[in-house]
Amino acid sequence: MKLIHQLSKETGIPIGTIRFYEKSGLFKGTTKKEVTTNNYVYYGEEVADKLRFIQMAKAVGFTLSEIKEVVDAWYKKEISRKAKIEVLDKKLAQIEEKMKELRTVKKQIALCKFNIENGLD
Amino acid sequence: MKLIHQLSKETGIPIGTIRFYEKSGLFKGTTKKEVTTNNYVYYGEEVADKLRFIQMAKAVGFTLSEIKEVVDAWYKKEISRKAKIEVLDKKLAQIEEKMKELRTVKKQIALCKFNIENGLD
DNA sequence: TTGAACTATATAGTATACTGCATTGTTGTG
DNA sequence: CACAACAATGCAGTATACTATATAGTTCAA
Repeated sequence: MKLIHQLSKETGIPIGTIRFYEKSGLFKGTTKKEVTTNNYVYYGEEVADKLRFIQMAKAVGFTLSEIKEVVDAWYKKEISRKAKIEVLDKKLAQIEEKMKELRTVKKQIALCKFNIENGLD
Repeated sequence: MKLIHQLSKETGIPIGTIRFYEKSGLFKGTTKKEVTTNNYVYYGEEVADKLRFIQMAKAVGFTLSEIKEVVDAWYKKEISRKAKIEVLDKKLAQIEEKMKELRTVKKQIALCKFNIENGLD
């Protein structure tokens, strides 16, 4: 269990951003009830994992609210198994779509490069 | 050559967004100098192509300024061949990175789904 | 020739995702 | 025990990417 500064160093995500994500409901740290002198929040390794997941999902164009849907399906007890599977299947389909788009964009750029290299532009 | 309303219908991109993209320098329509009664702007098929490219690039997490770099390498005469290739190679590397991230995110979600289906959550 | 459907320009407002700052309190090292 | 380095809270500010509104002019079919 680590404090926010340590978590930030480990993941490369600024402290402000981590707090913003936490306030957005993407994860929750824990306070140690035996400590009464402060209200410092501790984060486990699963939070670091979640942050890395968030970073990657963002990099491929998912919004925070889309990411939150997945994270909720990941661990929220209030959501039914059926609803969770539904969300995850939807995300998997979106990922396939993104892979297709990524291949198309790649082809387009490769063609553009080919044209420039061969003076066809 | 079509007007903005037609272009919007064909691509599914709102007129306001098309104007915003044009102002951002992502493409340029043409005015017919023989027409003096108005200053309507016409768009060729290559603009529709560019819009479709923009949509896909956005969907996989590229920002408008990143997309603009590619679009400029695509057709700007002021940019040297060498600089263009450099930009395109950088983008191709970014695309590989995104593909890797997409596969990781997919694996993570598939594992999450497996756990839920098998009651391991 | 009137009215619906377009066109352009300009400006303001919104949503998302941060980012910075000020304040106040806590902890640990020399 | 001072003081740097950390922690929490709250709120203001910024960047990006739209989105809406207002105004004014143009086109075209009935």
